[in-house]
Amino acid sequence: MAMRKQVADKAGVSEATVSRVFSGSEAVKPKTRDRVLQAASELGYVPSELARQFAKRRSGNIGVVLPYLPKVQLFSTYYFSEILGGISEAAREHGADLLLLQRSPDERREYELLFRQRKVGGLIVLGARDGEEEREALLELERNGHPYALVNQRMDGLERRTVEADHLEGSRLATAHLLEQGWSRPAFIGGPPDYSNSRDRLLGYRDAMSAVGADRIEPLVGNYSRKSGLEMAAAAARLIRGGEADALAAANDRMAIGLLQGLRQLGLEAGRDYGLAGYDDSDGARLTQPALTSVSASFDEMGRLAAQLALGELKRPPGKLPPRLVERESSRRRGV
Amino acid sequence: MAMRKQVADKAGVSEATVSRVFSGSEAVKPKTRDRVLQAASELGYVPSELARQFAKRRSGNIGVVLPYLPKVQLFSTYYFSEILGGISEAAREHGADLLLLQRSPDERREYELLFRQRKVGGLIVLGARDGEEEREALLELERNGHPYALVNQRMDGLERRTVEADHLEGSRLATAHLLEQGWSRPAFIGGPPDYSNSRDRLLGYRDAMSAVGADRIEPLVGNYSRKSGLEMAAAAARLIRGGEADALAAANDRMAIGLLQGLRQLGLEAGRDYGLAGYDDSDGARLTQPALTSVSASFDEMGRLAAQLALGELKRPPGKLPPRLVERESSRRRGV
DNA sequence: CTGTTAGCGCTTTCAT
DNA sequence: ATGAAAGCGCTAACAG
Repeated sequence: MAMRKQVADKAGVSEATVSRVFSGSEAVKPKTRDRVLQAASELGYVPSELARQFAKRRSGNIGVVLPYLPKVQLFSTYYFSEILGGISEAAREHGADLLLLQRSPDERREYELLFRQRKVGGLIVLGARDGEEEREALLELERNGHPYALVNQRMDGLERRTVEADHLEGSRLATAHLLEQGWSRPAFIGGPPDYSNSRDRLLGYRDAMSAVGADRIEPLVGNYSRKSGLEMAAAAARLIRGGEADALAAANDRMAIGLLQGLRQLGLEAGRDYGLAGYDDSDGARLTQPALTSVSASFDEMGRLAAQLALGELKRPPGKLPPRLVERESSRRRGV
Repeated sequence: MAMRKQVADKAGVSEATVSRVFSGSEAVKPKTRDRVLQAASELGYVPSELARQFAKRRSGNIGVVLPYLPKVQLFSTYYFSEILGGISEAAREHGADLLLLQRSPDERREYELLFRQRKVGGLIVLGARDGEEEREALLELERNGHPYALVNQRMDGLERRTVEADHLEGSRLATAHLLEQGWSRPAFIGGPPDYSNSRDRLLGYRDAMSAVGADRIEPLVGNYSRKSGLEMAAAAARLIRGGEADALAAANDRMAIGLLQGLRQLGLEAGRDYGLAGYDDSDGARLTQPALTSVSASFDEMGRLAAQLALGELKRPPGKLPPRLVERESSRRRGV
């Protein structure tokens, strides 16, 4: 299997030259180059990526850490596949491969280990939370100068590593839209505050309310699952029936959909009895009846940027990506 | 960075012994073992996975090939993430890592190359089609004795490598269910016949129809996207209004949802004017109004099995996995 | 532009 | 049970 030797002989060159031809790094005379390529193709020789990585002491892989996703789906699969798509494209352009690291429930976050094992040359952490353990693991990467990226999660001191959309602005857009549609008292349905994301979205809601001098309503808090949306429906119905709120700005689509379904069972229809807006513009937003108004952030673009950070190709992310409102029926005022 | 040497010195053993301790292959006296482990942990030594793989001439990775997914989504992200979840679990149990290989639109299918490059030690192909190029690429794996697995796609001569659910039975279940609910003339909405899957589902429909001596209606054919469902709505409406059909058994949820939405615009409601069943029991089935009756196959279990095949741990897949009918409102006859 | 020569950090005989 | 030594298939100086 010392195939490279054979190729070298056949082309009448040394093994080093064969190597040069394939790595493309150094200059080789076109003529010898062709001879080598010819010989290689005849013999069916392909360099071992493994040996190459070993010799260079670096794996060309970029690791993607996915959070543990139990049956109760907090995130939509849509969200991750969009991001993954973007990562995948950028990685391909740089000849990097993706190592998928699905987190198990117990498992410690030993991100640095992945680098020491030479399994990855860069890391992207999806669905990180703002906790002590996570921060510790990330700080260790920082200390060792390992390239990594966080998506949609800011952490103190690690801002340079975060790729995100301007979720404050996105949430503001959604709330402002509800107000423009003539719903005068939108309430906010938020997510767990250990995602910076959740906090931003709440702030956006407040901004929009302040801008028109509207009273803020105490937000309901769910966990981003559809189930939690269903569970909050009763409380939301009370707000609506009691006249305290006439619209709901949810921090993600899944909760919005749960609310839409739960409120329907209680006799309240989105677009007729209250205005509803979600966030993420997931697949599901197009499937409900009425279709869900939502906010779209370019997840694939975020994936691309994260990959560039993890490849060390980008020093720090550009500003926050601008979200866009996607208007559908759930927020429009239908005749009664 | 010749860290292993330091560990060896500190523990008073040779480098070979350090290696033995970490690879766990050969027997080492417990006492020396402990000394080595102690020294290693003090020095923060971790063996390079890259060097190990190189020395063994095999990467422990299992590659997962994902089809190119353009904007128009033919498959649901749900489908792939369920399968990936199963693969990921099984891989973890065997200490293998997942290399994600997203296919680009143009790219040739050079599966065998991945093995020669030593990038993967096993391969799982998702979303394969029954075409000449695909078959050729797979046959080459077969010839070279490389372990791989196909998910939900049978191909002549490669049956041993296919993990799938019994989609004929699943489709039969769905159609039979519609008949039991009192819809006497269900029509079938199929997918492209270059998926064995599509052909099986059509057969299942026919079986169920034959079993009750019902006349088969000429099936409509879409491409598994919601859009194609929307586009077929007009034709479906004609069938229903013309009295030729009173129910629809769709080959997947996305088309079913498109039909449900398209038919609604034409004034026809699922569960009232016609019965509707989808297939896959995707996330979306729970989001529509009425909720979609569907057929659930254990995608994560299929992922597990595929991983075992790709790891060479399973010689051939067990029989086809049994699907299960999930009854919701779209197929139930509501009072008019 | 090309050949020579060391490694890269492990695993794996083969001895002892 | 452990040590010594020879690779694994490349890259990377260093010459020429």
